[in-house]
Amino acid sequence: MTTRSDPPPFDLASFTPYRLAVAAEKTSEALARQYRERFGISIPEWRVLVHLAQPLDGAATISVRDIEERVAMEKSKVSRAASRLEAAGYVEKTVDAGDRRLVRLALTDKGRQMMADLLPLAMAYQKKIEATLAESFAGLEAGLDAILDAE
Amino acid sequence: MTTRSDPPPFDLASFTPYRLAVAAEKTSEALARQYRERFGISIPEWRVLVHLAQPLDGAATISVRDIEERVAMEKSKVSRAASRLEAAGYVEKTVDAGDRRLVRLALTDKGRQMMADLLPLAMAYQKKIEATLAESFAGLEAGLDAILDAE
DNA sequence: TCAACCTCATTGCACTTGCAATGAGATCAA
DNA sequence: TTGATCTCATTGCAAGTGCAATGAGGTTGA
Repeated sequence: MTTRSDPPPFDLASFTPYRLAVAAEKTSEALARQYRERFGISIPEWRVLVHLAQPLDGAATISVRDIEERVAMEKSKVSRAASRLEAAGYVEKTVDAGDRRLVRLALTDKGRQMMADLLPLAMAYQKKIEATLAESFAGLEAGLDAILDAE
Repeated sequence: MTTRSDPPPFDLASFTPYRLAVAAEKTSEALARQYRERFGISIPEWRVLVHLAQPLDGAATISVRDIEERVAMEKSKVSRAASRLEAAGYVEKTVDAGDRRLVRLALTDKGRQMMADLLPLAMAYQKKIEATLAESFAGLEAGLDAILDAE
């Protein structure tokens, strides 16, 4: 019999936030290592690059602010990633002529070339995940949709 | 017609590693904020505490090494989390008498009390996630199992 | 016995991060 | 116009991180 305040039983391995965190790390790690070793790119930098390679809206105008709201990343994280990419010659920053608070980001030729090399790796990796998960992939997608769309 | 090496089209928002990362962050954030504000505890510290509160193997012998292999966390991250917890009075470190390389970690009374307060919050949060996801929860679980068990 | 080789935990270092503060630029109402 | 108030991006700072190196302790085989 327990007289003291014993913590209730709890299994971290079946706690959804933990499971998601481990799954995220596991799936990111393999790919992240590849583009770190081959291109010297980190995950925050990769996220910025992907958005610059895909100007969804017609215009090539992509500001730090745009990226911040599309990617789940802090303003300062985006800013610093962009600076590192500029230093590495993958990205060019220019002040927006219309609104001089905005910094427009764009891939350089070097950056575009790198993404042309890099994205196929990512696409192949996605295919590999889908193949590995097989029938359970659809269920994962539905669950992730539910989490990401919540609120 | 494209003569230059244009990057292929790629949608980050449907890239599984990215989706997992955002979902993990989203589900962790709300709970993490609670125990940061109320108990001054970070996620690495929380993971260590959970393991100390649940000595699966009969003995209360839990070393840094044990935690490292059970939680997806670096050796040094565990070590520093344990040191912070010791400084905060939640955990006690003692050198193992049998193998003096090992550091045995154990909750103090204060630590046990805090976990008794904290774990019900986590359990309620898990229930809330399950309720929010409803039918899609089972699919998410199956997908996460497939990822976590792979290799 | 003892030298070579493991294992465990910590720490030094350079780097990244989150947060708040800053400063420059836009906007808007009086 | 101009002063108050936004918005955008950067930066200072303290704290956390990954990695490699360290040192203490254990193990093994000749």
